[in-house]
Amino acid sequence: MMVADILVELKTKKMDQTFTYLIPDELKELIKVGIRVLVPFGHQQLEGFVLKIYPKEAVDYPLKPITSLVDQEPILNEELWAYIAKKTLSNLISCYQAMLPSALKAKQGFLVNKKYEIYLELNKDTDYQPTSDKQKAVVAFLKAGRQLKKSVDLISPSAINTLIKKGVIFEVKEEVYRLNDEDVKELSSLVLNEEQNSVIDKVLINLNTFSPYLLYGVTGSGKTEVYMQVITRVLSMGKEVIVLVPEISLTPQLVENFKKRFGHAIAIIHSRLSEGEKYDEWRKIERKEVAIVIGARSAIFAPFTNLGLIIIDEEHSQTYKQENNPRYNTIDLALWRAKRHQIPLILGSATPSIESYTRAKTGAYQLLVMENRVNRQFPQVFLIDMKEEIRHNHKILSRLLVDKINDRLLKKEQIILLLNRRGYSTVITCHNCGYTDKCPNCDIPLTYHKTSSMMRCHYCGYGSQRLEICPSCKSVDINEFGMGTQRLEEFMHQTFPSSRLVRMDIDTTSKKGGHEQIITAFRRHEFDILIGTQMISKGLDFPNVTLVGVLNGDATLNIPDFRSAERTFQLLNQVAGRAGRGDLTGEVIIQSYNIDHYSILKASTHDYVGFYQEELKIRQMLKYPPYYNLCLIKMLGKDYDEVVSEAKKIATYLKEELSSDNIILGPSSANMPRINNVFFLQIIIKFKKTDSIVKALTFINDRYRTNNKVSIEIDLNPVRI
DNA sequence: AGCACGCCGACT
DNA sequence: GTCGGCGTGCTC
Repeated sequence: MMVADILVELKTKKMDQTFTYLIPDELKELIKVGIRVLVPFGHQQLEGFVLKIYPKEAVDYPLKPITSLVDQEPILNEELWAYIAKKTLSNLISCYQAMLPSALKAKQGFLVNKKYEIYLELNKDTDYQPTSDKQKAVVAFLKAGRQLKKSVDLISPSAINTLIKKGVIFEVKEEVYRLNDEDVKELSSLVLNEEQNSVIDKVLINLNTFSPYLLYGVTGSGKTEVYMQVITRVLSMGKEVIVLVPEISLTPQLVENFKKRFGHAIAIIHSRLSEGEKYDEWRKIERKEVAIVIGARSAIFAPFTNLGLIIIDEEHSQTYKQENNPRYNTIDLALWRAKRHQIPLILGSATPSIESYTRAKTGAYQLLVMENRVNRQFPQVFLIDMKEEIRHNHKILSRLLVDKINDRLLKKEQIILLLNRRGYSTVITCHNCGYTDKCPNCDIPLTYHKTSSMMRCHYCGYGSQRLEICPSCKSVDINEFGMGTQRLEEFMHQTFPSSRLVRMDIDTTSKKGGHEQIITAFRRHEFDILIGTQMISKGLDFPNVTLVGVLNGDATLNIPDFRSAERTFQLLNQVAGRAGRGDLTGEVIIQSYNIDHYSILKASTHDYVGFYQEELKIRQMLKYPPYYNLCLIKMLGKDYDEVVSEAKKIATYLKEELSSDNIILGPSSANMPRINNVFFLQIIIKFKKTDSIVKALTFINDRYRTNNKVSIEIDLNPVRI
């Protein structure tokens, strides 16, 4: 007799254990590790996941038998979910669920997701003579050997039903997919430059070994073409490819290019697909009907069995980190799968994350460099000191930017204006000189807390009085200054009354297809000026745009996060890459209160390596990644005092348990100290060795699993604090 | 998550 | 004397 360990689908944190069930004789041959089953659990029938099969002798307590199977074949063939659980300290069930498209997750216990088309076929063993014209038509049609869908409404269902009843024809059900791409394969014969060829060659020699690469290629250096060349080779070996992009709706061009090159061998997975569509794309992968998957984060779970290559484009993007449980980092998982399949992983970016570039420098990744733009020049970048402009009463647009806008409007060329969301509303900035109050310990902007009227550091808890006079310029004009895109749009209308403006931000794109509509309209030159937030900076090609203005180049520096300089550099670099992608050369104007900051200076000279070196010094000085790892522990509960006292207990425990080379900060109030009457506190740990930390964290995790007043969330290596 | 078991207040 | 409040704990 055999038994099986089953991971039961219970939606509670408290459960993270398996239960053992008897395998009944009739299921003996069908049960496999990795399939889902139905089991009796208490008074209910629940879905579970088979983890292990072994002889009954090992168990000495009474067992219930497995009720039935949900799948015929294993649904997840890799133990990646166990790795996720280990890496993120989350429970097994949530990890295993994270890997499935939600349509496959346990609902009422049955699957309703396949879509069928019903075809009619002729039964050759009958000699029934059709009685009506309609019936005759149907039979004749089928006798001619043509395919007939039941859903065609030219034929009345009653005629068909009669024929079925008489046994003349029968129904054949066939699974169909909701999304079906027309084959747009079109082989382009592109001539590659030397850099591209050299990069491709380096990857091609290692197709059968675990080999992670960081492809650092400036914007416009032709990374997509490199990807496609390598993919072509991998496909020719009969292997499969996963391509990850930050957010598919922001990279329509990459998707288009892939469709053109590879036709319909591609499955595309993204968040805007319906559940049914996602399920179908998943099925295409399972059934080996596609060999390439393009998708956001979760596409790393694509159930390929003969994987040959993984590509992560824009590897520095924050979207690769899942922000709720399990808080996995897609790059970690990609490394795991690449290692398991002994294949290359290409991480591509024009602005690699500090961590990734460090790994490339230290040899963990092989560094591939593409420094030249294909057929074009870098745009010229002008840095404008807004402190100076304000003295001339130009608060929003600098004089140079106004001139250039007028010039482009005359020439019928297009303009993009980027307005970073001005600071966090709670960050206090001097209106006059741009000074922001920072924590002396963490170099992070202090956050204003209205309730206590205090400035606080969210990392270490440092507090000080709200500034009344700017220590830098003695101005009293210190405020939660903010100008949104909406106000800018108004201002632009007044200043350039004859120009056609369009605004793109969360408000204007939330409507159905708003995003694509605005982009298409702008590309067709229905508008002269596009005003938008960060979302316009990503992967869009507008040949006629020759001027990009960044209104608050330093705004993202004020976000209280140690990565704010890195983000600022990435954003500005990306934006600068927007100008002059066509035949016309572009110009970029960056306005800032803070033109001396290295992230802005280095972005203006397109100097990634220079930025990297500056940033690295600061990371080392202040003990941030890559020198130290970070862990964020959030404690939350409805009873504030309770949360505070538990948070203190946790901090004390950590200080006692961990050696002194670990730095424990807090508890301090979280970025959002209260959401929906739930209070949040946080502790940050800076550490070097993961093992002892994981041990302590696991202990805390287990302990609070049963505490229903205070719960904790652990984020190892958070991307945002 | 359900659902039982269990030990304290207001009711036919 | 009971009915029922939801706190605690178990489910192979």
